[in-house]
Amino acid sequence: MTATPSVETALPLVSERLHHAVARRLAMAIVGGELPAGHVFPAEVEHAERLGVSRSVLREAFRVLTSKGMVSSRPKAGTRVNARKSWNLLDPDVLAWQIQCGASDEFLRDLFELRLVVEPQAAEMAALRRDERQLTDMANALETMERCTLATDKGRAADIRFHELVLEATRNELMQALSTSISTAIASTTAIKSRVQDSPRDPMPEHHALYRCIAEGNAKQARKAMVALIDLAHSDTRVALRR
Amino acid sequence: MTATPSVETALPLVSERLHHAVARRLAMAIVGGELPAGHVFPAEVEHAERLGVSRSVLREAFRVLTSKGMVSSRPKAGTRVNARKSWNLLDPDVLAWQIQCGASDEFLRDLFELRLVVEPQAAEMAALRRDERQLTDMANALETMERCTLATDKGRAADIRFHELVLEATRNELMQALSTSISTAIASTTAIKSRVQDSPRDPMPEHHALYRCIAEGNAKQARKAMVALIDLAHSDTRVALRR
DNA sequence: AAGAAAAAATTATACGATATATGATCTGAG
DNA sequence: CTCAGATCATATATCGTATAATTTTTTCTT
Repeated sequence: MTATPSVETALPLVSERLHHAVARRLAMAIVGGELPAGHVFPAEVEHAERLGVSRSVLREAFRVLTSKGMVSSRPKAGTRVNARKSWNLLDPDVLAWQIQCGASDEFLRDLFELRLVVEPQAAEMAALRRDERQLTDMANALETMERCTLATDKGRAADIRFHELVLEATRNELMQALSTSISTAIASTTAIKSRVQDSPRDPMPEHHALYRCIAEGNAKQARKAMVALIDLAHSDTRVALRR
Repeated sequence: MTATPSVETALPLVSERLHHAVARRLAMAIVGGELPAGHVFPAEVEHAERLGVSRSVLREAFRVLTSKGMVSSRPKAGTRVNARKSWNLLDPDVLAWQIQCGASDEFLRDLFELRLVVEPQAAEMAALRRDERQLTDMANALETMERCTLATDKGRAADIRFHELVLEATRNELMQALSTSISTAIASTTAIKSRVQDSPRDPMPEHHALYRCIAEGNAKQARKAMVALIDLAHSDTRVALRR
């Protein structure tokens, strides 16, 4: 009996491919404002040798950026940077590039606002549709958070996992699709908070309160608990940013 | 003086590229369940000549699918279909492919649920942050809807534009990023409704009510009005589906 | 002079052949 | 049983050339 290959999870590539590295490099220049909307890239041949890669690699990189709405290319007209408006900002890659490039205050505000729109409602739905397995998963995640604390990678991962589980419990695929984006948001803001030394308020009581509401099927309270949780994270982040 | 090139809007390509056609074809086979999660594609060379395209084109097509989380490819292991869980379901292309491939009842339910999560909150935010220009845009969209009715393409486009404007009025980029996805959802469900002959209830009163709430800055009422609007669309769609 | 049609220039797109690097699988030693 | 190394199929990367699409320019017609 061989170990069953995991079809469930798509493992990330261990080594990044060249075309992806090029795509990321171009994307960072775009989100960083170095290449503003409307910017036309040099002709393919010339651009490729300037970057020191083959044309095929450059083309594949552009293909990735095109599929995320960041650029568009047409014969004769060339390849140009699209207006920010048409980017797929919720795409996990775009979101990650954006944050790595230094998220602005407005962007962080938008992120928390999105969380306040999505997660409280998700908590409400989770309370109505939960099942045993997901509840134990949530409990385990909380236990790990408690044991490792948010100062450790494991603890932070458990925090993110907990929020993912709430979105999963909605049993709505589209809500679950938001989970990657929201996880990215949590990871980045947690990183900001951990930069300042003095530890922020312990968020475990709020997490446990939320869990209890979901476990008891108390939808309205679950919503309120999630709002409280996000507000706490928001204010902690703002405090951390001010230093 | 030449006409200023529009940087604002990224015009869609007039003629679809080969790689995009291939990507769409593969994507349809995937979302249609013909190629289930875990399916491994034949070796690149072989697969390319089977489809009658060059390997470059096939590679670029896979690059698009990879960037949307639908497949992942590694040397030696080949290219395989990812679990649905890791697809970027909110990506406009993925959503469109999904719908073109015949959306299931559960999927439509998820779509309306997403709208109920996002749009009422957006209406609330819009009421608080609106400006004159957006209000006149909304009024114009409603006027067009009234004049052309939902039976025409123009009328349907105006309906979608109205909902986009509400999301724009939130002044939150991430919420605006959801607008393409939601527009796709509206377009597809409106198409379903228009398939049955007897016209559904006229939704214009609800639209005007929503507009008034936003114009007056009445956030709580705007939320309620949006909920009413979506509920109406939902029940009309369900009725249409039952025939 | 004005407008339409044709030609040219420019660019992305498409193709196929070749070389490289990667990682899954097998093999053997410990 | 475990782990290090060899192997080999496969994706990855590069190159040269040919094609198609679209804007710009020119030419022709009116």
